[in-house]
Amino acid sequence: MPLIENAILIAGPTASGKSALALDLARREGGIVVNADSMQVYSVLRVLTARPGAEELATAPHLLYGHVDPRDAYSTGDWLRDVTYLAEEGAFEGRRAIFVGGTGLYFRALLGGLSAMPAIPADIRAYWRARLSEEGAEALHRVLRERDADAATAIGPSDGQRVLRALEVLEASGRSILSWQAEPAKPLVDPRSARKIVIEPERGLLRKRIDQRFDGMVAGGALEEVETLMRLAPDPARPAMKAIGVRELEAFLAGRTTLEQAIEQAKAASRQYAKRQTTWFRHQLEKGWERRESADWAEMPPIA
RNA sequence: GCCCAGGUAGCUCAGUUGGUAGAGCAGCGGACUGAAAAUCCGCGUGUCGGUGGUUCGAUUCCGCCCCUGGGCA
Repeated sequence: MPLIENAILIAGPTASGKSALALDLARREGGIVVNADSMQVYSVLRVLTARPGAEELATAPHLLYGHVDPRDAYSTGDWLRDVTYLAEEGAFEGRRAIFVGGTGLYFRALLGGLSAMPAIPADIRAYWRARLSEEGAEALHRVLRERDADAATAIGPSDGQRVLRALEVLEASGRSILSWQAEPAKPLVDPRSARKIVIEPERGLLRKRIDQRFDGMVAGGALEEVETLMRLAPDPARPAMKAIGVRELEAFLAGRTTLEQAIEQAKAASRQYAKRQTTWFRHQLEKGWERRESADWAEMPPIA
């Protein structure tokens, strides 16, 4: 497996200005921008996920943006596989890879790898998902306690998603998820040669930016985008349907709320998301990340 | 001007037969190895409009004042 050298990693909460910084760096460095955001991968959600538009795409090469059908479920593992494939194909040869996004787990996967758990067969996945929605997290946690007591201890009884994952992995592989997670994994990006930057704007400023940006999204076609997504009629449990703004604007389109309320709720959801991201970056990122309040390139020390 | 109703957390409201108050939402802190914009855990942040009075004690009872709705002039 190739190891990507001299990469630039830019993490930051939603609306922190990280995409503009990545674009600026790509232009100056002759770099290639790689998406590290779990929602910007979906094809229809261009406006609502603030995915780079035609102008940005014409300025510098961008990879892994909008390449997934919203009817499909895409995962961290899929993403890491896509990046690995690009590296194997030589996509980064002679060009600096610039990873930008708000998904902390993607950066962790990039720098530390993911344990090699097997793919879960579709029938096993569907079986446990159905049980989770019918019986609830606590019931499944009791099942997990019988089959994998250690995993049950490590996972909260109401954390449906992790209980589900533990059961799936156990059934598909015959081994505890804990034993898989304990296996060492190989990084895809060389942590020593990488420049790692987290943008952490002051909370009040971020709030202002989130508000302005969401208003811009609505003015820029977000409602039409949600209509398109609904027309594709994917299952509401699909990841793409969980993008901030989809549920809220759909409630307005269906006549359940006013546009004003829908917008306010979407902004609040964005704030809450930004807070979760900030917490993640604060505690989960390994040492060696530069923390900056602004994504303004002019204030940035030069790239080595 | 008069008559009602109401002023309690950032917002919408509940409540205290007098012992300084609690829900939802918002907010804040935290967890995080394959759906992570996900999933989950924890935390009330308050001159109870103001001011006098009654009382051991007033956010609660009484007076006056201020503010916001609605009604009648």
